[in-house]
Amino acid sequence: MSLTQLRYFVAVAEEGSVSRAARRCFVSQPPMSRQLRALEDELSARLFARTPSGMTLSSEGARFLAHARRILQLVDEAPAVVRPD
Amino acid sequence: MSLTQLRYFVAVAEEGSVSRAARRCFVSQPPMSRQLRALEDELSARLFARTPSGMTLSSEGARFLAHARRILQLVDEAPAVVRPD
DNA sequence: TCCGTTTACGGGGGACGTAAAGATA
DNA sequence: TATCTTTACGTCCCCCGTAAACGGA
Repeated sequence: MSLTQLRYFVAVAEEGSVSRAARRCFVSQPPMSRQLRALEDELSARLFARTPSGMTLSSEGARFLAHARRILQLVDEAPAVVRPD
Repeated sequence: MSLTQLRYFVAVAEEGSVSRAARRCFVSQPPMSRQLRALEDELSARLFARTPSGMTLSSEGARFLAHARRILQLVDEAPAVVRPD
C-alpha cells in the first residue's frame, strides 16, 4: 500500500470514474487502473464495482474511503506538526 | 513523503541509530540514511541530531514521531477495515 | 456502436547494495 | 583511532505513457 494508491482511490471514489480521476491527478488512466487493482489485490477486497458508466464503491470500499481520508489528512498535516514552535 | 520513510523514521527514533534501525528493517544503512535526509528535506525540518553515538530526536522530531505512529497504525488497520462484515 | 476499463510494450526515474570517504569524540 | 553516518557508482525493479484490445449497454 502506498500513499499514491490511497490518493488515487479517493479520487476515483469521488469522481466515480477512473478517467476523470486520472485527469484530476494528472496521470493517465492505465497507471491509475493498475494501482487500484494492486490496492484491491493487496487488501484482498473488491473496493469498487466496475460498470460501463464508471466505478461505484462497494460496502468495503465505502468503509475504506473514510479510512483513507483519515490517513491522507494526517499526512497533509505533517508540515504543521514539524513546524518549529 | 512515503510510508517507507515513515517506517524508517520510527525505527531510527526507537533504535537511536541508523545502523541498528537498518538491520531491523532488513535494509542497509545508506538507503535508510538517504530516506531520512529526504524526509527532512521535504518537511524542511531537522528531525534528528546526529552524534557519533547515534541519532537523537529533536523537538520537532519528537512531535513528528507521534504523528508518524498514528499514520502507520491506521495503515496497519486497513485490512481489518475492508474485511467483509 | 460508443464509452470506459484493462492489458502490451518500450522507456525513464528512483531505490537498493557494495565499497569508499567524511566526521566526530 | 574507532564508530557511525554519508556519498559514489553500478544495477535492478517498479511506475508511467502511448497504443491497442476487451467488455458491457
